[in-house]
Amino acid sequence: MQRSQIHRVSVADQVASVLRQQILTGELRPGMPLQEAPLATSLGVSRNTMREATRILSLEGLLKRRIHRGVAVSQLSLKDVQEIYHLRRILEISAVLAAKSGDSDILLDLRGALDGYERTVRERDWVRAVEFDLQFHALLIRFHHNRRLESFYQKVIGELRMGMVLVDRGHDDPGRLVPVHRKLYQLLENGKLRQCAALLTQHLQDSELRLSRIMNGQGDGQGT
Amino acid sequence: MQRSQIHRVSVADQVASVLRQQILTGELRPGMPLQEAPLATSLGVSRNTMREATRILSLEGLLKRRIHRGVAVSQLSLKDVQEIYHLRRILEISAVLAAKSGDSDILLDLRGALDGYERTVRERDWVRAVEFDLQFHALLIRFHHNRRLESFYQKVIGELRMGMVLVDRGHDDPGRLVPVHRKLYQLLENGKLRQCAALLTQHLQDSELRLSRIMNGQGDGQGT
DNA sequence: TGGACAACGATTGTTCAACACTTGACTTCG
DNA sequence: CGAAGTCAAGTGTTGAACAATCGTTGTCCA
Repeated sequence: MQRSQIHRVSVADQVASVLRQQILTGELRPGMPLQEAPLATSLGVSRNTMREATRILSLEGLLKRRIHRGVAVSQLSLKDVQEIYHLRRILEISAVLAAKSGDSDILLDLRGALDGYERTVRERDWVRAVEFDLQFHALLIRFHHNRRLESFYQKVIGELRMGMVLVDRGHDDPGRLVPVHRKLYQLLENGKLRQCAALLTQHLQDSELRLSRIMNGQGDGQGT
Repeated sequence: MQRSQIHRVSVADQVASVLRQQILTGELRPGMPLQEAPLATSLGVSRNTMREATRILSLEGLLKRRIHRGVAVSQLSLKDVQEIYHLRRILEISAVLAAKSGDSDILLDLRGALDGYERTVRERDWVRAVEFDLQFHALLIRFHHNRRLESFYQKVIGELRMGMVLVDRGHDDPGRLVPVHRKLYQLLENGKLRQCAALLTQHLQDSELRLSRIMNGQGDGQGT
């Protein structure tokens, strides 16, 4: 068993992981305030440990800490969405353009994510489908071969996913984007990087527009 | 007085700032292990608060935490330097290319950093000169108009500066780079973005090569 | 009636002391 | 000489306490 690995991380890290999961899945809604004492006891840890956990998550951007006013789940504003998509365009497009013929391993993983995407869409498993969608894009970043950039991208995507939680409650069909991703993959496979980058640009533009529209519709985007 | 501002940040944050400064100035050398209890008492805070501070810095990448073995000041490897300069090339070059005519305020700040750079070099104040040098590059990132990207860049530069601490002990002349920066500024001012990007590319390449050579010379680069 | 202001409860920020557990070094014994 | 056992030092975690602050409630006065 992997207990040695599990037990190797501190309790504070485990607590942070639990909360991170709950935030990213929308179980803890954006804007929701978290009280230290109740949360700590409910998870069976001390208040100090819980404070370390919230410290981690606030540095990751998932929680917002206001001194003497506690922490609350971060809330994405429209400006945040613009900023994040701007980042995605910079990072993903340059990643695609940096793809080399020696990156066949990444291509293989992309293929895997694409297959998973198509399969979960067929099975109407929207939650996991979104997961595969985001994984596909995260894999693109690997063309940069830069660990710091990958973890930064993951952090940014985490924030975005938190914002998308409000959205994907059957708001629109995630499967709609399968053909785009397949085309992106094929262009990459054939080394048509500039075409791929162009398609990716448009895809990201569309996604941003869609998300912005939805956020404009339900609940004003005032946060962060 | 700004006491209201100073007092508005938690003690843990203040402790983190103090340690961050000491790390960035080389007062705490890379690889140096830090013990919680002595450090806490020496700064007049409790162990818990010190733990929160080290948690902050370890998430920033300045400290390395190994479970049950405490924290130590991070150490840059040659691979880290490559990764960081790769990042700088991606981020700074695209920033320069994204400069608009409406960014005259940034241009003004760049001018200020450049002036400070030249002045401190004339005064042989190497420490502050390096500071202005890095500030100049950080200002370039502002052309992206993206706060997340700016803070990420700051974090990366922080890591780099930690590695440069070992170097700048009179190892070579920081003033050597003044003309390059001046040229970069002039090209930006005149809207010759592609030329500026080209010069910047070469400048970063040179810097990386120089730092790599020095790190190869003194002390093997095994870290992170 | 309405608004300034003081008292209060609740919650966070910080400290302190204790204990469990891990690690690395030292000792002991085969 | 090497392996197992022992031990001190240090980290991880807990629980309780106190100080500082915020939001609210209630009071008083114009």
